[in-house]
Parts: sequence; C-alpha cells; structure tokens
Amino acid sequence: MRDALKEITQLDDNTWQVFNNVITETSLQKGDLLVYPGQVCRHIYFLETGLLRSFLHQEGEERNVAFTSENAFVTDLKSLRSGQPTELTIQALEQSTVLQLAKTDLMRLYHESHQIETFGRQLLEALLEAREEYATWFTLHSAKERYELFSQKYPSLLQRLALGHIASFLGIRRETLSRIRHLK
Amino acid sequence: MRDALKEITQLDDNTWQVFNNVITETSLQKGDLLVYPGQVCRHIYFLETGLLRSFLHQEGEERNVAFTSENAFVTDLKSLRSGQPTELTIQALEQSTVLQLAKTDLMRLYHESHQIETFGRQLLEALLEAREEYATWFTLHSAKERYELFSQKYPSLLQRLALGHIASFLGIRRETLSRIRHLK
DNA sequence: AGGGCTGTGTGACAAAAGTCAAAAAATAAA
DNA sequence: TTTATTTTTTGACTTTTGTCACACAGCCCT
Repeated sequence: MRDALKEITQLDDNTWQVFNNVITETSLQKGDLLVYPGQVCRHIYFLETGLLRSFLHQEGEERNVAFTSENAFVTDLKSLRSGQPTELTIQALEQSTVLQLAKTDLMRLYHESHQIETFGRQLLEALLEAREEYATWFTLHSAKERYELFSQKYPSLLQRLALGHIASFLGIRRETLSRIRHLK
Repeated sequence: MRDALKEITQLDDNTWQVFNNVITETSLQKGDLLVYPGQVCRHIYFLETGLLRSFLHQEGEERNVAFTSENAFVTDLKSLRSGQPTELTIQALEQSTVLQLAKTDLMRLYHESHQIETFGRQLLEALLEAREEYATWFTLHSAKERYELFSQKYPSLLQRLALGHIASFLGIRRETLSRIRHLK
C-alpha cells in the first residue's frame, strides 16, 4: 500500500506510521461481500490483491457500477459521508486481501495531519477525474465504442471479468455485448 | 461565495481573508466562453450568478457534460491537474458573474492552510458523489427515466435550459426528448 | 407587419439495443 | 470422466432510439 500511496503523494516515515497503526487487513473468498446493502458503510478499503465489483440492484437485476483491481481504493462514498444505509454491494470476484480504515480514524487523521489531508484531496481528485471520464462514455459514445474504450483502458480486466459483468458496467445486455464482440 | 463555502466547511475570518485576496471577479455575457478548447485550464471558478454549460465536441456535435448554476464551483479538472490543453468548452448560457481562483494560488493556499485543504477535500467529495450518481443514471435507467430524474433533481434548470441542451446531457437526441415529453 | 433566426414538434423510416427462448460452450463439482 | 451448473452464443421478434426532412412557433430586429 505504501508504494501505491507514493504514486499519489509523498508521506514521510512518521506520517506513514500513523497511517499504518489504524489499518487492519481482511481476507475475502470469491463471492464474499465487503459492503452489505442495507448497512452503513463505515470504512474505506484498499485492495492489495484480488478483484472487486460494486453493484446496485435494479428491477431484480444486478448492475455493476465499478470494478476495483489491485492497489486501488474503494468505498461507498455516499453512505460513508451521509451515515445512511447503502444500496451498494461490494463483492470479491476473486480471492482478495483488503486493508480497511475506519471513517472515524480517517477523520481524526485528516484533522491531525495536514499531509494526510493532502493525500485525501489528491486521491479524490483522481477518483473524480476517472468518474468524469466514465460518465462521458455514455454521453459521447455508442455501446460498441464504450466496449472498445473499456478494452483499451482495462485490457487486463477483459480477461478476468465475465462478459455479463462487463456488459452491465457498460449499460447494455449480455446478449448485446456478445454480438458486439463477434462483429469485429 | 462565503455563504456557499459555509455549507461545505467552516472557515475562520482570517482564512476567509486569505482566500478572498486571491479571487478576482469576471463578468460574462450570454454566449461568452469561460474555458476555451485547446487551451490549458488554469483556474477554478465559482459561479455567483447566471448559468454555465460544459460541453465536448463529438462528430461535429456539441455534447453537454455538465451544467453549473448559482453558488457552485466548476473547472476542467483533467486539464487543471495535468496541465494539458483541454477539449472542454465552458460557456455562459445567461449573463453571469464568476469568481476565479488561479491554480497556482490554490496550490499555495492548500499548502499554507490546513483549513483550506480540508475545504478542498470536502468539495471534491461532494463533486465525486454527484458524478457517481450521474453515472448510475446511464447504467440503471432508460432515456425516459433519466429525464424524470433530471426533472426531479433540477426542476429549476428545466425552465432555464433549452430542450436540446438537456437532451444532450441525458445522452439522447432532441427529437427523442421532445417525444418523451409529449408522452406523459 | 414582414423577414430572419433559433428552437421545437411530427412523420416515415432505419438502425441499435432489448427480450425471450433455446442451444452450445465453458466451468465446476461429483 | 461424467454430471451438473453457469456462462455465452444464436435466432426471431419487439421496443426504443436515431436519422432525415420539413412544418410550425416564438422572438428579436429594422
């Protein structure tokens, strides 16, 4: 995790130790849930190894809204901030190891350390930029083009994810993605 | 602007003054551009009065990706962070007054004041939450449903925006939105 | 009042994507 | 390996949305 953090901001040894003290490691088997719908999300998570998906229920179907792969952060920001129960499920698609950091600890750390607050801001900037790009996929591109963008941006996920999971993330049906694949 | 900031975080008088010193006011006529495609975006903007749209060019068409109404912040995050020329245009749809804050000043303020860094983080959290919600409109909902969500969430914009601008933001054609409107 | 201008509505048709059902293929389990 | 289970593919058909052409309304302007 420290290496991943260095990509975002510089933390000195002392600050890293403070961070390290409040982190706990969890292990997930394939299929296990990290965030349960109906409960309040009280942590942010850092995925060390494995693969996660975040999904919502809509008309009896599961709709994926995000994938998280190694060395990335994930949480349910809405529930985390509001303290309201989440509608989101976060599930391991592969056996995964996750570091978790409680909101209460994070808030305290933000307050105590300007350096950690800077890290938080920079992480959020990167996440926002990514979400803005994802949103433009839908306003600017067709289903086929969205699949091509996905293939370019996440070529490794293309192998690891089931076709149905990708389709859902792209806002189309499995059958449609299957056809798109076999056109070209 | 101070009142709007209070909604996000608490700034003491001193910090507010520091902020205030680096802000300059600009006025825009209807149709004027705030961010020009091909140039680097070097400011964040706070809209005091008026209405802005952010759009991209795609296949000879303009596609709206965001609207900004009174007392909200806007910028091109991607260009601001990378220093690369933007593809985005930000344009006034009504006569508007805008406060602008240079990236260089903001970076200095972030560094000098933990309180301002906290403000930045909290603002980004709110923006990210909003973008996440917007993205789910496309994975979860049909064109008609997206229009209903837009109507609920931004009833005032419904009056102020041309139908074509809304359609573009919802990822559909003007004709389709016109038909959706006349169905119910 | 009579042009331009811009934005909106309508119709006929084409293309894209969704639906449902069933077969084929790939995985996992026994 | 054989059987079960899940995932992907295919086909026929429906619905939704896009495309193009043009009519219509509102508004500003002189």
